Amino acid sequence: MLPKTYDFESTERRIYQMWEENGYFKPFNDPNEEDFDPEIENYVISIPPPNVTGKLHLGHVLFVSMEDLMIRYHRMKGYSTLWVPGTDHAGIATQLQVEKQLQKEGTSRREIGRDAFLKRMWQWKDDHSGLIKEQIRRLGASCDWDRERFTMDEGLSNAVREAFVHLYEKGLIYRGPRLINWSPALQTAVSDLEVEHEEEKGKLYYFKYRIAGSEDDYIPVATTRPETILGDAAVAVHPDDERFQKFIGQTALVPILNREIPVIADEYVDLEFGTGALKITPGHDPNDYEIGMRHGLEIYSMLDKAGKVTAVGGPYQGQDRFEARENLWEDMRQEGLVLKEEPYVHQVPRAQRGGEIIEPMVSTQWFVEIQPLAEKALAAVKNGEIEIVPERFEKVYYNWMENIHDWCISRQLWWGHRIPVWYCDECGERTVKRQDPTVCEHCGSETIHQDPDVLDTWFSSGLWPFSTLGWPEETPDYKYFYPTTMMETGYDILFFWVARMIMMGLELTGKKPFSTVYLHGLVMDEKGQKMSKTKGNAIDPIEVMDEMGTDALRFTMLVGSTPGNNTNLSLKKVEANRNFANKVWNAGRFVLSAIQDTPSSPQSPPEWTLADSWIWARLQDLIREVERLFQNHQYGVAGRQIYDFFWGDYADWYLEIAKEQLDQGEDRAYYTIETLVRVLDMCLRLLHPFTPYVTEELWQHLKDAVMHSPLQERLGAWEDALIIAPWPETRPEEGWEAETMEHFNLIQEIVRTIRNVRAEKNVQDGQLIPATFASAEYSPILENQKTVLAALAQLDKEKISIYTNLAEKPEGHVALVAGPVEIYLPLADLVDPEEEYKRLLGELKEAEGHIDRLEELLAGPFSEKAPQEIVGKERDKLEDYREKARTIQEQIEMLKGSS
RNA sequence: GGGCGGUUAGCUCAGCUGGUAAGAGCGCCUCCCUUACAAGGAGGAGGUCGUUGGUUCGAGUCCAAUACCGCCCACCA
Repeated sequence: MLPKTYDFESTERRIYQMWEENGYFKPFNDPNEEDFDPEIENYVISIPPPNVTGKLHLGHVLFVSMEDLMIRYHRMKGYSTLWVPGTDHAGIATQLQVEKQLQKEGTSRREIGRDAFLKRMWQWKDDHSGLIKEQIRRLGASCDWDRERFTMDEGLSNAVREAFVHLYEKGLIYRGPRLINWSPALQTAVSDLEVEHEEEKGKLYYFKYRIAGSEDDYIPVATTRPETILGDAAVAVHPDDERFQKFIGQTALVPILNREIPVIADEYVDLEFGTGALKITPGHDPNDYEIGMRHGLEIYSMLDKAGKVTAVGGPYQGQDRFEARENLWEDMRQEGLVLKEEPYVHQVPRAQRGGEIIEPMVSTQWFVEIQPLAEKALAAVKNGEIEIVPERFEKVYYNWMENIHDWCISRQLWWGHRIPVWYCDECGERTVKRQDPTVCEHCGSETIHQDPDVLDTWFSSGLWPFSTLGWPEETPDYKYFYPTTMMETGYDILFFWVARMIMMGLELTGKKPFSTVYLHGLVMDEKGQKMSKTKGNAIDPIEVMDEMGTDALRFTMLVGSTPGNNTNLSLKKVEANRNFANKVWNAGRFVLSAIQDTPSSPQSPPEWTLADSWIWARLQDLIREVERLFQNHQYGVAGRQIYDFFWGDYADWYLEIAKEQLDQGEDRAYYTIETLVRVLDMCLRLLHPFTPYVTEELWQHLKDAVMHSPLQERLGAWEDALIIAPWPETRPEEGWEAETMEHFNLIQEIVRTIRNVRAEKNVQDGQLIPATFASAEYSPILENQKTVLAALAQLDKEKISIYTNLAEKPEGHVALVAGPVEIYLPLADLVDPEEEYKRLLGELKEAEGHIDRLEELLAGPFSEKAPQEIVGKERDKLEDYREKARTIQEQIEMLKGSS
């Protein structure tokens, strides 16, 4: 006998191992095998590679669960599915970990040197990379581990090399001095995307820009970063500004330094803002850089890579940027150049990693000329070749692509793909090769040295969907599985990653890298706040799984998420879903025990009861719904519907009725068990992509039981495992279904009505009571469902009377109406007639309210304009209420008469 | 400055293609440890679906304004 509570601890590891050992995670149609059939449709996802030394967080849980759901669904649908797992070297993030370690040891990467440092990096990677993979397995991820990749393994490094050289040869990669984002702490350039703009409180500093050759003339200027005055190359005013027009063309003097700079006119200057005049620092501000370019201004680099003032800053040389700000401002105050300071809120650029203030500065770096790539990438989405779900992100994507800037790809780090460019010490020319060169290809000199920088991590991630399949080699995997099908990832990396994959894929492979982009939201805490360790609201998924099982966590994430929207996770929800897993388990236990007692093969053909037909019809309806929702990527809604069906229909109603049917003769029992099994089987299949463990475990037991019972004859042979069992097929609704639903709904309504009054009147639970029913139309059904009614409403089966017409209402009874059916329960001794009268009056009032409303509705334009189907429905409803009201009237009359 | 999302029961959220007096989980109240499940069962209370207009026979669902919360993008010193 199975344990009373689902024991996920003893199940999960065993089941995962079983799946993996049997090769179920591998595509069944493998291009590397003999029996490969290129015609079979495939379904491919490349995993968004987590940081190789990372630790599982809820973001991982969400995407792994989601992708596993997609993969399992398609595997069951018969696609040759491949989910490629892997990890990312995550340049800066990982390097910082090791640097931190070195710091603890009292040394640094520069001290130990590049080779030794890289050794340490690989060591670190080897020590830590197992964890995240193990945790992903624990989530039940059915990815093909034999095809696992790492962004810095040999194959992928080749792909990076090929990509770089290809783009370089095409002239789309160039090197040169540009204004870039520099992180003084990280000591590297970062791309625009890696800079976050935070609104912060600062000051707006007003001061005088003195005009050369004059005692009193000055232009008032405001700045948020006074230290950059040291790098000023001009003062700009608007050409139409009457206040300053006379100064245009004159010379201004940089405070303290007294360097002479021109006063220029530029349309960019906003007359209204600040003082209406602008200091121009081309070396340290993106706008000023542009203006400087337009006017051919000198670029003064007044900060070095450590963020200290250079020789340009004269007396301030060597001072830290913030120190220099204070000192310079103080000196200017002494000189009488200061006008005022105002508190000011402005955007401060900070490094995504580390949070340090980024300095824009001019530096020689490698760039990708992005325009030509972006055009193709834009078109691919616009023409529908690539679909983004939810659709609204397409607009976001367009906006970004249309305003894109060249991509700075060189990083002054050591952990990453080294830029494949060699400089000749003799002739100074560059050699760019797919294979490491030994000599300069221009002069043949052997004294060449490789560029010390590495590539942005996202450069290699951008190749992920094809590099993992073997590109640039034309491997069987690449030929069959590329382009991939689905790119499932968070909307937060739409630009970082998705956009780059599309650009790189189209350029390098000539094909789109995937057909659909599905973007999920971020995982927040239950209040919608970002989770963080410092806030103390972070939930550790491992702990949750330890406590409540993987299925519970998965189901919570999947069902709680709507495409593109954030998911707020609370432990309460996980708990509720753990209960659901347990519900499934226990329903399964019930069915299993029923199977044990299956009578031998039936003598007669099946005679399905109303409940049998109803649950089957509901199931078919559910399957259609789920299919439709899956096609629309509405996975969460689908999960909820399965949940509702399983708990609300199958467990709460059908199972209870089945208990009765099991006692109604051998054939009836047999067919009941068959229905129990068939529906459970279908539910387990539908649920499997959401909660793989409990469903597989239960299904194995179910299969085992069925195969050893007389049911086998009618249920046939099943697959070896649920993971590869076929997905339930939809079939069109059949004629009998609507009526079955209607009849069963009536039974449900009667049962609820009786239960309600029992609870209200405090009838002892378990006490069977007599009942009288009357209905012209439905009496045959009531007769037929006597047992069901008796069991569910706790009626005395021997004392149920059913009439088509009751001329005399029974006296001393509680009178009820459920739909068109009158119900009389002999509870008079429990009932105060006065109270009863009030209750009936209340019900009458309600019914009359409906009648009024519906009459009004049907009298209006509704009946002409609305579809006949809808109108008919409302008409029927009106009839029902009228009949109900009539019945209640009679009941009231009777009550009056008897008292 | 542009764009996007949210605003539905005490709390956290569903509500997909507009269909007729709004759903779930948790919490709350009453009863029940009945032989699948107390991580359960039965019943119940609780919402003018942010506000204002509009389209429509019909709107939580579509449109327009507006308020608040949040996010993204952007070169206003």
